[in-house]
Amino acid sequence: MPKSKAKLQQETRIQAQNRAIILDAALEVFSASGYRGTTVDQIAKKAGLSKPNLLYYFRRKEDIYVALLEMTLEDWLKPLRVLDVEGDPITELTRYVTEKLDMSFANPQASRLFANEILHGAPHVQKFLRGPLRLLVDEKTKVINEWIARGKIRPVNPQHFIFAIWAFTQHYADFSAQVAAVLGEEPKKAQVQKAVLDIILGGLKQM
Amino acid sequence: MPKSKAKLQQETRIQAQNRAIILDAALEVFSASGYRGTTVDQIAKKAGLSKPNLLYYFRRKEDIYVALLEMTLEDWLKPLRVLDVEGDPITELTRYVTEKLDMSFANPQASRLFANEILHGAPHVQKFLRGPLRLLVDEKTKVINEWIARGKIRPVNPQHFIFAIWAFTQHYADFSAQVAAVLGEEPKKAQVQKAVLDIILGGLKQM
DNA sequence: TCGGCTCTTGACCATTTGATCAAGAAATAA
DNA sequence: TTATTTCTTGATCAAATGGTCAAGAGCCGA
Repeated sequence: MPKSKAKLQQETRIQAQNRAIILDAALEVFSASGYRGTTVDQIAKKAGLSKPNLLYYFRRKEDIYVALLEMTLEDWLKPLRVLDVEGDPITELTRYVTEKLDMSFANPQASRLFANEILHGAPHVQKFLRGPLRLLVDEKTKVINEWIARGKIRPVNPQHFIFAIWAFTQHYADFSAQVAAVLGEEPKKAQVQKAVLDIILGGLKQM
Repeated sequence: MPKSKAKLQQETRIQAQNRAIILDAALEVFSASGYRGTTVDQIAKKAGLSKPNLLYYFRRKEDIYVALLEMTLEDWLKPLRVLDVEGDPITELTRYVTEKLDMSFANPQASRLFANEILHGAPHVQKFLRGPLRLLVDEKTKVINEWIARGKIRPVNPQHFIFAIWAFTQHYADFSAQVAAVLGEEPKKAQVQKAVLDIILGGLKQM
């Protein structure tokens, strides 16, 4: 029997540090140039490592990309998860929209990375979309329908209402080049927040 | 003096036909894979031409991409142009939203091409965004403000309201992979149209 | 301090890819 | 028909790019 050392290799200090540096650099480049538009050299340079050294930590370019995507997916679900049927709809949805918008402003690169992946047919995240995401949306669809049944908000199609929130809030990250060009300046978060909440929640009040 | 033939070369029948074939093929590939993800060979193969032959019609890969973008921009402005201050706001906006949504369903590839360009910082369309698009938005901002002043709709931020329309309607083309995964099936246009109009225009009615 | 493991890198490789060119085939105008 | 222009392509190129490798440098526990 071979001496099964089973080293289960726990991560070294240097490894943890360099992997973090690489992921940081890679997010910047991937989100700006897309997967195919990004070269390993660019990431290595931005990370301050040689290319072979970078490939010592992530054996393939795709591994970096997938690692980044997976980190993003986790955060993606979080704010929607806490939508509570027993809470006040406007309060609950205000919190959700505000959080999504905060994410767009705080980390537009992650939003663009994800957007780019979906735009190209979501080859790496099909499982996520058809699994956890769909389940969560189904669940929250029921929450919204319950609010409607209780007469707390005007009837809307819950799934498409969720799409509206996603589309509108992420617009400020994904299409920021267009937003800035049309407005003539970088939008101010407080102002955007007010406008977005007003537009998206304005139609929910019972008449 | 040189015999200045000044041939001003008008387009041949074969040229017109092949350029059209190339642009068709290129839209398909560029919208699916992005600029960097697309190879000239892929376009040539899809167009049924040899690579050197393709490059006889468009000397550089980038020329094809730019030609496609420019064709798209034209169509982009059209539906917004006709928003008429003298018309009924709900009627006018219903028409606009419906037309945008129709475009998303009829030609999602063009929408994705444009989305991809913006997502990557709009390197080729800065002039368009800061020029004609911004001017048009400014103009239509005034239209919406006038409707508000006349008490015909509830006050909303007009610029961000326009962003909401763009984001929401284009969502069904740009993020169709996500929409289909979450719904579990391809969405039906009529149903989407109803939901989108209801959600986006629902908040405009005066209380 | 020593031995083994981790980390780093210059050199290198195979493939992909945008683009060119010369020469022949096809269309077109005279 | 013939001369000229337009169209087509196999062969080829240089650069870019993802990835490998062997050898050396550095770190760390015993």
